[in-house]
This record gives sequence, structure tokens and C-alpha cells, in this order.
Amino acid sequence: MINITFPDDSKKQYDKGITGLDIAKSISEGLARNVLAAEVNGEVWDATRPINGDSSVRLLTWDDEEGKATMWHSSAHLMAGAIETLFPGAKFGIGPDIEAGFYYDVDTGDRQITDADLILIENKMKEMVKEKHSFTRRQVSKNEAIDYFTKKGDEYKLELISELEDGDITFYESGNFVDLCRGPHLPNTGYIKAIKLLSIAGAYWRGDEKRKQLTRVYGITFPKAKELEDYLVMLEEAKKRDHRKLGKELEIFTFSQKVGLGLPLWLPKGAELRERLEQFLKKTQKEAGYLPVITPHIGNVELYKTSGHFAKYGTESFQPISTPIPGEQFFLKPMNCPHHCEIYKSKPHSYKDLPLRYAEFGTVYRYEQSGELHGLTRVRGFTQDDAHIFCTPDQVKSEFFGVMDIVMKIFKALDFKDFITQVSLRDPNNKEKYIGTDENWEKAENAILEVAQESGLETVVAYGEAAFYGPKMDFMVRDALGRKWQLGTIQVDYNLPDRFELEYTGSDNEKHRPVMIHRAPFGSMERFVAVLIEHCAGKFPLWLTPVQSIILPISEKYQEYAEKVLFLLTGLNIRAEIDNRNEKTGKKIRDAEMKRIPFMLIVGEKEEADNTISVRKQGEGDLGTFTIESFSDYIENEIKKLTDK
RNA sequence: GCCGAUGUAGCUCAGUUGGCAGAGCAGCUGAUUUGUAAUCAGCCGGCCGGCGGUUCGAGUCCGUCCAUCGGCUCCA
Repeated sequence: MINITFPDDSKKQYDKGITGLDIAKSISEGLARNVLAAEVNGEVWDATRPINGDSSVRLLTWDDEEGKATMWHSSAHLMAGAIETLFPGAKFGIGPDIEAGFYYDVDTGDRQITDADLILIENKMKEMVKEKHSFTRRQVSKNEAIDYFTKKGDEYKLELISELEDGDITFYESGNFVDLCRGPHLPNTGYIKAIKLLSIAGAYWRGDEKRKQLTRVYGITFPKAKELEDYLVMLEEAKKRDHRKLGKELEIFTFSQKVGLGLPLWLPKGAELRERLEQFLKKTQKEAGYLPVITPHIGNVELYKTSGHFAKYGTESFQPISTPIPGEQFFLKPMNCPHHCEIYKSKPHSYKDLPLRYAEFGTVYRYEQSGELHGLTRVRGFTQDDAHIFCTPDQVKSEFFGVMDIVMKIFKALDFKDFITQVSLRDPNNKEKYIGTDENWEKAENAILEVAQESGLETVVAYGEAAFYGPKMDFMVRDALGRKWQLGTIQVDYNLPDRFELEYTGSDNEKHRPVMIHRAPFGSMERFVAVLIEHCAGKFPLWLTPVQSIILPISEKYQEYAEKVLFLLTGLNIRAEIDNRNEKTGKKIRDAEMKRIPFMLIVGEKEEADNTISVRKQGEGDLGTFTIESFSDYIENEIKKLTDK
């Protein structure tokens, strides 16, 4: 007999060799039907794998992340089996579960998988599900594994096997499909009740663009048909929040092929909204001791040779602008930091000057690959809410915390609650990608790690995500479809001060090197507004929205009163418009609702007589009758709730 | 940049086996004077993404380029 300990610390005795599934059966039939895998001593196992010693066990269902992962990973195998049947000779790369569903990378040779094949593969999978193939785990020797995939002619699996230790290799067999796999898997394919293959895409083998591109097939599965339906509805809803769609509808921005790829044109409503964001940050920065600077859009190529940007990006950026002087070259600026370094150097500094905080809404240009451009989130010309803090080494931490306060203030004002704080460090196996000494990197990385810990924020560490001159703390927010975008960033840099030979005189009358903190709380105005649009589905916070209220006269008879209301509201700093069209009130309301104008102010005979307005809130309905003053107080109060504190 | 899909009016979309380019919304004009999510009628609007080819004839078939979308790679 062995002792099994459950998550609630209760214990039970079972025969040696019991499985997670058996344990579930001993508890209830219902649980047994829902168990997808079992966590045994912290490792996720097949629910059918025998447990041979005292263990702590957690039974995993669809409600657990690991349960979903098991379902999706098994679904990837199921799909691979279906592809192998339909495309004999197909070779397989990797097929993991992902955040929402799974994919498998396949090489089907000359007979490429197309969109039309998705439904065929899906139908084959549904057939195979009915057969309830079990997943059988089998430990194999490295030689046996090599032998199997050599015979099969699958060089991708052979490459994966070559990197594994003998004695650590397992195969999973399900129906006719055998795969190299660590597991775990479902007891059998019958658990997969609803299947949808979503898309196909090219994906480089092992993420290396120099290697062959395989066909990646994406899909998702569920234990209930209803959940699949709900998921597809959710996807449709998310598409409606897409900033590219809403940005056009709400007249925030547009693009023109004639102007150029990835070069956004801000429309009046968008420009006003952006200005409001900028004003908010400028005020905050002024209070935090930042000094404004302004620098030009181009810089001599020598500037970027000094900074290191030329060596790193010189050939893949917009190419230099020449002048009538032979050999003289200017680059469109891709970063503001080199310019700010030169401002720092414009006069000698004492330790008493520090920290110096130079801030600029600086527009930069980067030649992003055409396939990477994406609405306002990835563009070739954008404006960073940039600032560079020059400080002494012992000021780094307090300055860093100061910047974090600004980032948090912004996220609060815009109601961003679900952000991810990522500490981006250098890739320890690929140091040649970065400039600077190991010593400087260590200092900078330790500073960020310490700040991350002391701040109490939950952070994830990502190796290889640092900038080429220093580590970063990045604040990421998801878009409507769940894709993560980096917004705010704070970077500690010991390297550029070296390259630009920045100095200050310390209290010891010696020269010292300052530390630079690069920071942009929004990141870029373009990306920030894009994510903001998706986040609020176009219903901007009241303090930001282009039109706060629209006056709807019941008929042309009340136009004069509407004008008077507009005059009074404008005097009270409320952004208002009048809908003077010769339309019925219901129509005007519908249009205002769709334009997501927060307040509709209906004025007719009654209101004119009483000097009032009838207020309707977007998405909510009638709020009743207000005087202009009480409405103004109401709005002011709503705005304070977000932007104060 | 790479793989795949898509491209018809300002927007959303129809358009049969190749045979004169359509609808709704928006816009304009007129009628109506309207009370909390679409009043009615008329009108305007198109190099069917560009170029080349096949054909008596191309929105439709073929080639190529461009752009967009989904991924991959990249992201100072």
C-alpha cells in the first residue's frame, strides 16, 4: 500500500501502481469523467500512469491550466495523426499546447496543406475521436528512437532526439501515430469533444529564419461543444475591438499608401486625444522635476557611430540622407538618447546638478520589416514619450522607483489593470549581441532585479529581451486578441555614458561617470493609443475622449436653445457638439451611441422652459434631468475619480 | 523579409458555367418637425488593387507586382 496526500492535506491509502484516474474513480464517477491528468509530486503525469510510491497528488481537470494544456497537447497529437493519414510521408517538427489551443509544425513536402485542407483534417480528427484511441507511454532507448525516425525519414524528430539524453526519451502512441514526446496526455482521444482548426502559417524550423519554413497548423479543442461556440463568439467580439477597425470608425488615424507604409496620419479627433495624453504626462513630469528638451529629426552618422546604433542597425534602417558635401551623411533619428547625451555634454556638470531629467516627445523612424507592420502598434514613424535621467550610481534606485510611480499613475488613469511587468535581461549565451562590459551589465541588471524585488510587483524575467545597450523593465498590456505589446519601458544604462564619455565632478573633486536611465511610460503614443482603443473598446475615459457630450435637439425648433447649452458647456470646459441634422431623436441617439459619445443631452420644449437638459449616458440609458451646472459637477467628479491621487 | 489567405462605391458586402457592375449604410436634395438605439422619397457615387496575358468578350481564367489580414523572424 502507498500513501497519497491530496492538496487539502487529507491522506488516503491505495494499492501500489494506482493511477490518477483510479483515484478519481474512488472519489466519484463524475470526477473520474473529468480528470484529464494528475500532478504527482509537482510533475504533471498521464492520469493513467501508475504511481508506485508515497506521493502527493492533485487531480487535474479542464478547470486547471495544466488540464487544458494536457487536452491541447493531446489534440496536437490527434491532429498530427490525422495529417499523417491524409498526407502520407508528412514529417513533424514540434506540436505544443499554447495559451489558447495548440499547433503542430509539419512538412508535407510538395503537397502543401492549404486552408481547404483544414476542414478535411478536422473531419478526420473527429472520426479518430470516436475511436477513442488511448495514449500509450513507452520509454525507449536513444538508439531505438533514432532507428524509428530514421526509418520514417523524419529529420526534424532526429534532430530533437540528438539533443536528448539516453534514458530520458519517451514515445507516445495513439492509434497509428507514434510521436517523440515527454507527455503527459489524456487517457484517450474520446475526451476531445469539440474541434476547430483555426489557421495555417509558415514558421521557421526552430525559429531560425535561415532554416526551412514548415507549415504551422493552429487549432483549439474543448471538452464541450458549447465551449467551442462560446470561444468563437468571443473571437468575433474581440475583432470588433480591433483598433484598426475602431480607429477608422472613430476617426482617430488613417494610413495612406502614398505617404508610405507604416507612417500613421493622425486625424483631428485622434490628434486631440493624443495631445490630451501628452498634456497629462507633461504635467506629471513637471511635478516630478523633468526638464523639457527638443532635438531635431535627423542626426549626423557620427552620432550613431558613437552610440553604437550605426553598427547594430546601420544597414537595416532608413538609409542615410546625403548632402552636397561629399561624405557627409545624416540618419533619420531612430532614438533620442544620443541627442540627449550631447545635451548633457553641452556644459560641465557637478554632482549637485544630478539627477538631470531631460524629457522630449521625440519622433523617431525605424525601418521595420514590411511583414511586421501592424496598425498603430508597429509602425515606421512614431513618437516616444522619452526621457533620459542622468544620475549618480547611488541615485539609480530612487530614480527608478520615481519612474515606476509615473507608469503606475498612467495605468491607473486609464484603467489598465492587467499588465505584465517583465524584467528583460541579456541572453547569457549570446553576449556578442550586446555592447559594453560584463561588469557594467552586471551592475545594471542587478539594479533592475533589486528594484523589481523591492517594488513588490509580480515580475517575470525574460532572458535575451534586453536592449543592446542595457537591461529593461517593460510593462506589457494585451490587445483585444490577447497579443502582448510592450508599452512602458525603463532601462538602466551604464554603456552609453561610457561611449559618449559623459562626466560629472563629484564631491571629491574627481571626474565620475553618470548612469543613464532611459524611460518611456507610454512607450510610444501610437502603440499606446492602439492598445488603449482595444482596451476600452473605443469608449475612452471621460477625460480623454474627443467629444464628451452631444446635444440632441428634439426638432429644429429647439436649435437656438441647443446653441445656448453648447455655449454654456464650452464655458465650463466640457467638450460638446450639437447634432443639428433633420432626423428623429431615436436616430440621433443611435448614431451617438455608436460613436461612443459618453453623454447625450436631449433638449426639447420641457428643457427649454426649465433651463435644463435631459441626460442619457452611453451604454447605460436615461440619467434624468440636470441643470447645466449640476451636469458639469457630475462630469468633473467622474474625471477626478480617475486622474486624481 | 518568409509562408498562406484576401483585395468590387467612403463603410459592410452580393455578383451563377467568362456575356452591359449590384444592395444596405454613409453623403447630397426634397418632404416631414420629430422625446431616449434606424421617418419617407429621389439623386450622386466604381480604372472591380496596379500591370501584363488568354479570349470575339475578363470583376470572373493565368502570370506578375502592390497592399491588407493571420502567423514566423525582427523590434534601438
